[in-house]
Amino acid sequence: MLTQSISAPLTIPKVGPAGTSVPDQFHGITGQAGLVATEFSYRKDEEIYGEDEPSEYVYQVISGSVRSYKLLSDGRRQIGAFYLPGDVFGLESGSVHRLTAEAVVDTTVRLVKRHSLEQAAGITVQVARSLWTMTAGELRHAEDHMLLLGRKSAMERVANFLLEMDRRLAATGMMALPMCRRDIGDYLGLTLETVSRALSQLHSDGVLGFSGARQIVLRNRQRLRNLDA
Amino acid sequence: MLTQSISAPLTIPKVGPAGTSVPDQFHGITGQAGLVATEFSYRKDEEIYGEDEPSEYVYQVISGSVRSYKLLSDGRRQIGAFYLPGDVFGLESGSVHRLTAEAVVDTTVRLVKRHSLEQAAGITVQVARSLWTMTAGELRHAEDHMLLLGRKSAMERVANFLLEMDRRLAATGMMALPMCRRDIGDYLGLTLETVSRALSQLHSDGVLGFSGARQIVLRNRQRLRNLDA
DNA sequence: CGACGGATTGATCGTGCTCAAATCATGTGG
DNA sequence: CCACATGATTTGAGCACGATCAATCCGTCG
Repeated sequence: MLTQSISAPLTIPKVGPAGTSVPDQFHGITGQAGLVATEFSYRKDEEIYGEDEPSEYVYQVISGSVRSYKLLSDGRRQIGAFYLPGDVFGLESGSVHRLTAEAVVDTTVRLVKRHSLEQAAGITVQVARSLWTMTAGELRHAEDHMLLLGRKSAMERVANFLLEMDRRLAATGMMALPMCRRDIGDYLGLTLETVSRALSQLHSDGVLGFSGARQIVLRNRQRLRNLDA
Repeated sequence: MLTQSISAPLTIPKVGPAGTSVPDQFHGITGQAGLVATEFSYRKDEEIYGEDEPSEYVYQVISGSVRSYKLLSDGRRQIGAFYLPGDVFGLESGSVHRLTAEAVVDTTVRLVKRHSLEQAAGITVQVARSLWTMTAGELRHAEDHMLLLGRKSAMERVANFLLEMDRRLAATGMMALPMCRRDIGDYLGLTLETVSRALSQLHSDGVLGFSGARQIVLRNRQRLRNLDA
């Protein structure tokens, strides 16, 4: 559902994809070249784009959150990243999307035509640099995540996840996770039961507190850091 | 050991990092702007650059091969990629290397100053585009590898590895792997014993033949593809 | 030929998965 | 406002895959 069509100057939270502190990436682009940005909303679980679909737009999360994943033919799923408010996603150097993106909860995004970005990159060096820097930020996250998936234990993965989310969406001590246990498991390469057991143990160890399964308070970040290899 | 210092036009194999078929990336850069390329050689297991070191050069493998990895404090290692002749590595958008690179065997590389590339990118749009495209190619490989590490079985991982190496270094049916079983394990998130057992099973199933542990002939690529989810 | 590092193979162990049931949270309609 | 339905989460029991520990085996290079 289309809601607006503006090119207003953007002032958006400042955390990059995966917590990369690239100071407001979208602004570095759209603000730059007076590009037309549009807002669009997706309902929970709605697909934003599919794997191998032509990449037509670049997106920024305004509210809600997005999961980006690959599927095997038998349904096994690997989530590559979660995108939270302020994060840019869907940027491709090639012509198609290499993962599927879905709204985790009801989500509003800002989007610009990919073609207009590339055009701007042909003119302004800063835009070209921004595109590269954003892709490099995603690569950094992927490299860290390969280490997690290939070599870390279940508890180390969950501790790492909590610290990542704490860094990226901690409002006032309280963390409101938008995603379910299955999403977390598919992000960490674990089953939802293993995620749940790890969280339960951290709870009984006093490392974190719950108020509802997705409202989490970290009570001992240092212990969590020690648990994350 | 420094061996030459030239800026000769490069004509090098055409497979990108991780098999991305970006038609000779280094040439698209050095050939472009008349940059000075230097050759350098490393002995087996010699470090080329370390994690968190300032990124001063961009490299292309001429002969040999390179592993790029992250370490945990207790020695667990995750290899993110192997670089084979023709592949470009060590390109960073930020100021430091995020993984360590080592020669797997005696290896010769061509290198150019990172700074001179960035300078060229400020002038030529094609160079800027090349830098982005190369980083995006690495990202694609990392995304595929996250799926492998997070969700595939040991046999699926090994089958995938064999097909990747077949694609990237198959001369005439015979594949000469430069790396040991431990390196393969650290790339696939497995132990060296599990890799060895999977290869032995593929051998007794007639999917592949050995002539020495690292000389492998694929006898049934289709079966291998079926084994790779 | 001998020595050494790499690879294979075997036996056992343990982490995380699977299958299953109980509990909790959330929203809906009476 | 409460009863219920539904989906998410937790918890339990048993199992399996891949890890670990250990003993050969093999190939390569002196």
